[in-house]
Amino acid sequence: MPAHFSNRFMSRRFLEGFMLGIAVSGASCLSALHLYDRKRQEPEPVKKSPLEEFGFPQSGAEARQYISHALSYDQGKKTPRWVIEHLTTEKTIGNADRKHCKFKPDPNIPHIFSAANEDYLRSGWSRGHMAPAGDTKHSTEAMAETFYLSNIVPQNYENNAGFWNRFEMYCRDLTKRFDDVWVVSGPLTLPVQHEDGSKSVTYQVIGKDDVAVPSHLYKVILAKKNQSAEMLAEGAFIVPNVPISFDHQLPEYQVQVEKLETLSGLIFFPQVDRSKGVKNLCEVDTCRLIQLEEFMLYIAGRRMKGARNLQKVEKIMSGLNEANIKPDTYLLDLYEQKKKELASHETSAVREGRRG
DNA sequence: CGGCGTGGTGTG
DNA sequence: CACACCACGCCG
Repeated sequence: MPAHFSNRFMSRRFLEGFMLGIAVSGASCLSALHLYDRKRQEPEPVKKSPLEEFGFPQSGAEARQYISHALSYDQGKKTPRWVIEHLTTEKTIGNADRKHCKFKPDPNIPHIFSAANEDYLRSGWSRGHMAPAGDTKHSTEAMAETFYLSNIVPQNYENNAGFWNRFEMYCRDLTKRFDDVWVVSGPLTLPVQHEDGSKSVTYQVIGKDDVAVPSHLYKVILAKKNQSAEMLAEGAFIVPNVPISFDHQLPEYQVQVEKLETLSGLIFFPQVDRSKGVKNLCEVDTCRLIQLEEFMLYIAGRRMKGARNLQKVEKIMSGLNEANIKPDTYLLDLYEQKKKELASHETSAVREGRRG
């Protein structure tokens, strides 16, 4: 009898398998052996080569899922590499308030790979959302998640409050004309060409965690109409991370999706069949960002809603006047409404003997 | 909408 | 003591 046979035959595991086979099924010795064989297959020890004894490095490129967005995090740059969100009109409506939110490290990111608020503060760069907070008005939890630093990149202040802000407004506006809108956003660190023709990638890093400052930001928009014949429209945009004034418009920054894919190393919307007539977003829609005057009126409207005394209300109106901007009917409506509201508060405060 | 800051108050 | 929180202020 060969040694290996006797070892297997007399092993404790075999006897257990044998007895179990008899007891449970009352089956023959043959089926008991079969049962034993099936059990033996899985724990068969896999011998690891010295090369893989402690495993191979992991890319960290897996996607993380949140309530209203998903992202892939770049552990080296301490920023997201892409963030995707699905937009509808309903999601942009609600009472979630960014004033109750705080930027903080994403609890799901290992500490050593995470950025910190201190990295950004007084760095000269603002904390720019990729998935915008304004896209999650429907849920305070979803909005809180957009304030995780895993969704944030160092962004030029004026760019963030200006061009990028207008861009995000346009994305939200798209939901009025399309049934579904998907937006992928992220940072880029693009090469620059030197005078001698050579190219290199250099980027600033900020804070003790060396958070990478992107040279550009991108967005890829996919918009779908469901009416009768389904219609898909797509647009890709690369925006330099510098101040961009109001006389610049979105089409200036449009690029072929393939171009952005080459630069970013990503494939966007891989399930979309582009040979099946996907439209150019800027040909089937406006790609028009709001102008300075509209922007100022919008800001005035937001401030008007939040005003807590008549002095603030008047200051908003005089500010517009100084800028030579005539209030539209919407703002005038808000103005009258606010004056009434504050007047009644004032009288009730006096009546109750309070003062303010 | 997008950011930046302050001071006062409550908690372990 | 540090901190979280909030109410409030500023800007584009």
